[in-house]
Amino acid sequence: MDTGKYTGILRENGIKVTPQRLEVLRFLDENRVHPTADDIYRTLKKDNPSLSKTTVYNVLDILSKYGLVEVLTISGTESRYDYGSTRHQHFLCTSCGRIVDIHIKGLCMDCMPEKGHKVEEVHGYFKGTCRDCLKGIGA
Amino acid sequence: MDTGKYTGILRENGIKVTPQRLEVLRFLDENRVHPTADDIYRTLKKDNPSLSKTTVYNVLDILSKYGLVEVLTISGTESRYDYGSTRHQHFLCTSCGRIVDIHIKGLCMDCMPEKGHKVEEVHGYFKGTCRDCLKGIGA
DNA sequence: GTATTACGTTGTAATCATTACAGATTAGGT
DNA sequence: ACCTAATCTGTAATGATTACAACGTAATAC
Repeated sequence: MDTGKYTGILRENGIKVTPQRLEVLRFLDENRVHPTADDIYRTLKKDNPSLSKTTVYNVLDILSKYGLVEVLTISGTESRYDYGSTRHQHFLCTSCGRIVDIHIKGLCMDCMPEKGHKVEEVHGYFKGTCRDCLKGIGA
Repeated sequence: MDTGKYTGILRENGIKVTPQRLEVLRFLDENRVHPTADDIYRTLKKDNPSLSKTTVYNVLDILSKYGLVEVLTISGTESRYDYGSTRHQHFLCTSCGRIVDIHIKGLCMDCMPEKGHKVEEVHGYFKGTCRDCLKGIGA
């Protein structure tokens, strides 16, 4: 497994490198399904039984502070985490619960008409029923 | 106090009229500050000490199901409620916690490029530091 | 090379918003 | 003025997240 990639990312941001941080970062990079903190915890705990959920929250917290992961609040009941911060939006299917990436133009840091506010994050959240659920394929 | 307005709104939507529903609806109409359920509860309890927080949640739930109020999940820690569903977006100041209305064009039900999904809600959430906090006026 | 110090991790115990539930009450039609 | 289903209330549970204190680790100073 190539942990070098993630070691470099952490170092470049001046974040101390630890196995837990590497694992969370790798997991998010390799599982682009907007997992919850608990999803991450349960999966990583398999290979590292001593992992604490508090650590997962701590790691997610620092990674998001440095912009390495994006926190999604689309579901309203729990936070979801997205690797990186490539500019894209999200669609939540209220039937199956999946979150789909949406690529929409015209929603950016500079598109806010009200002047004087300093914009640091932009989130476009769409909700409805996804293609698969409409066809009866989804959950 | 003109409860007639809100009675009409509820009746038009086939929602049974109760004092609690009228009060919540009126409060949201008259206080466009995106309050939390607890804000609503604490304020309305002053004039109606027997009000239950569960009722506030129930009322907000039915009002949002009928599109009479919009649920905002911008803060990530608690839901906030907005009267009506006039098409506008929201800016959360991470310094003072206020949510400011934003009027941006080009973010609508029909602007989603991915085809086949049925879009029922669109939320544009911006985060950063508001004008007042930048000037040192805010909290 | 060891002591010191700062930072990370862990596990448990709180917190806080929200939901579940059961019993009392009420709205709206008859 | 009933009757019945829907609503309201209060308390107890849930579930995500945070607080905190003890322990581990790694770098630095002596």
